[in-house]
Amino acid sequence: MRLRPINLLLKSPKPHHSSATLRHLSAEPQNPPPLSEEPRNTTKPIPQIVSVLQTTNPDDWPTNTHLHHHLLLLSSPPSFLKIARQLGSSQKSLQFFNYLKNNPPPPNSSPTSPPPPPQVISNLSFVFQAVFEHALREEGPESSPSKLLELFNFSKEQNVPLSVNSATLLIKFFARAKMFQESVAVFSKLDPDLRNVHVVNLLLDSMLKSGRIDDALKVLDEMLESEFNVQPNQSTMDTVLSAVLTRNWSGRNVREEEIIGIVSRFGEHDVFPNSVWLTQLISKFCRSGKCDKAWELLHEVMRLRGEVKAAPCNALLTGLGKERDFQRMNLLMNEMKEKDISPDVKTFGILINHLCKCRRVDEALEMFKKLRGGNESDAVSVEPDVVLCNTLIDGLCKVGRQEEGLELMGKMKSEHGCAPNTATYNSIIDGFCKAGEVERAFELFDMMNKDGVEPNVITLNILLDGMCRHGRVGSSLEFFNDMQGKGLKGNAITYSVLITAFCGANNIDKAMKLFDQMLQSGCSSDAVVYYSLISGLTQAGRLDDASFVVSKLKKAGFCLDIVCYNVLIGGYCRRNKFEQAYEIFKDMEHAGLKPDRVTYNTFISYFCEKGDFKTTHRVLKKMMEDGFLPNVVTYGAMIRAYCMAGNIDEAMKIFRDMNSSSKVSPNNIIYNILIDTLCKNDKIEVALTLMDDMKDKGVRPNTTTYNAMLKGLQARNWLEKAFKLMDEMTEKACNPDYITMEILTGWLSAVGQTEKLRSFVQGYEVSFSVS
DNA sequence: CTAGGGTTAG
Repeated sequence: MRLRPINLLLKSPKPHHSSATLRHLSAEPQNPPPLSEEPRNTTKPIPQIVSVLQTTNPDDWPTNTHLHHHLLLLSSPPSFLKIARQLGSSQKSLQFFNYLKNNPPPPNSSPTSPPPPPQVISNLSFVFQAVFEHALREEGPESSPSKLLELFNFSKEQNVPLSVNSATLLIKFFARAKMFQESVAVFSKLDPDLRNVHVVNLLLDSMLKSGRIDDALKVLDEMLESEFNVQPNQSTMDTVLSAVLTRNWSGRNVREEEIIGIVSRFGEHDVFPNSVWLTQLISKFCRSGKCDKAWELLHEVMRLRGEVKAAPCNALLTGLGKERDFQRMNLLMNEMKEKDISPDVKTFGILINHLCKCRRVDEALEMFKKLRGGNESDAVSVEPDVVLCNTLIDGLCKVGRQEEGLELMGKMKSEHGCAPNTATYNSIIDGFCKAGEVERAFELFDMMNKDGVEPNVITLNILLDGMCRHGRVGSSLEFFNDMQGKGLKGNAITYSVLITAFCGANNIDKAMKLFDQMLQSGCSSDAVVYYSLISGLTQAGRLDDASFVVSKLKKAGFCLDIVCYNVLIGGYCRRNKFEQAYEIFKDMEHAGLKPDRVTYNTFISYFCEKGDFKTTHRVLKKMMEDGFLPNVVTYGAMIRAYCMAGNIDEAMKIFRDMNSSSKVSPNNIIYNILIDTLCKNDKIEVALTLMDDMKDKGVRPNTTTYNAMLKGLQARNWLEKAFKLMDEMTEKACNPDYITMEILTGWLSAVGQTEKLRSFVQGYEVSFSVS
């Protein structure tokens, strides 16, 4: 439910007093001056009055001339506040309030005339403020807010305007009690001329916390209008930004454009988000894929000359790095230089990380060297830290330069003053694992244990993955058990590695057992573990089991992603179960996922395989309507289908089409199927032309290409051409397989060319022994 | 800063 829009700052309902009265009231100080500044001649009566009020019966006050006399000596509302405060309780101060209300002391200078003169109303406001203060203290911030609410209502009935401090106190109190409507009501009751930035900030906070973003933005809007006299301050900005950033209430999202607008308008009041807020905003924008907006925000702050430090720039650089926007990264770095924003170690970390992720490791190394000065003019003095070193080491390992990574790790302590940590070792261990050097990886594992660097679950997962990918699936489980014995628990990734490995090793039952073990161990699972098992089961053709796991996945609250749907659709298609494939497809659309190019290609391949060209073209049309142009896979499936159907002309037509109209370059799979079919249809010359065309286009013929071609040449007994191709194979290090050998042994021995065959095989002896 | 699944033509 939304309250009516309120023009809170400019106009407010003034139900109890004529506006003239209130205007008059505004002469009262917004904050009462400290009590020590009380005019000297009034200090004397205060203790007297307090003493009388404390020791006599309130019923007797109206007739107490002594009291009356002293009250006449008071000159300012704050004196009344001071007295009421000293009365010590809300009850007593409320009695004082009633007394004053019913027995207003005559004003010091002006002639008496009803209605009550402003001075009197002001006195009452201040006395009531003390009532609120006492009540708040008596009630405590934790207990039920009913008493303050009653008092607030009473003050309204009594037509006592709120002092600014009363309003502050009440708004804060109600907001803390989550009574946001009451907070707003208090604000509405406060005379607009009394409203200061502090009160408005409290109101904003209340509105934002109750999810009334639009009302809050409206208030903010009015505040940012220059004609209004309450100017926003740093605290206003903090209030708004903290609400925008920690969106944990029911309010709507605030769009990036709105935030930029707000920041920009604050900037015109010379108020800027501090470095932390700005950094968080930029990170948030970048994370939601709005790097453009992050860029705009930072530059808006720069344009308005707000102070920008390295941290927000770093956040933007990170985002730009993820988008691979190298150009703007450079641009920002130059701007930082221009604006004298000195980059820190994180800035360089981001840049080096980005270079590494783009596999431009040498440039990363270059930048790393410049860090510690040297003699170069563009050197910077930033000390690399562990993270920076790790980034670089990981970059080296990822491109297979783990030996250099190891070297750098050795220098870390001596040259850079930072000791390798678990992440350092993990990167290098992973480097060796990926290179198949699992032994070396374990040597490093021993080394880290000796160095007192604790392995973690990532170390475990890296080693398990390394073992599994290099023929040690069985012992990987032993290692896992070992580590569990040492207190290292596996996580979802551990199980996903193992499940994939066991599925790949055709040990589906073990994979299923591991999955159950994971669920029982209470380790937090994620969708990927399910995907791994589903994919493994589908690959093994166990689609019933796969769909059972799908149901478990859904029960666990996860969703299938498009890839997983494609896996299942492909699985059913491959097993000729179109009905079920289509079921899955409908389920996918029901879940709100759109088919992608792979989904379409899967169906196209299915109908191609059936030789159903009519349906194939229907799906193709639908695919293009959905905005997906056919790609090399689409063409491949169709070319193959026409080849299989014996329609080589149509296959060649599609092949020419993809070159000319679609600009999709064929790959060796497409060339191979065409060459093979042409040869089988006795069109050796065309096949040879196609093979030349292939080489011209830079597509490498592989063993399958040569096999197809050699078979065709064999049919024509074109020995010379065959010898040429054999030499080419050797030259290009294209290994013959058993099919090559079958063709050649049959053909060449029959025509007495065993010598040529012998020398051909000799050229591969080395590589044969390796494989 | 470090770890996992994955689709469609052969």
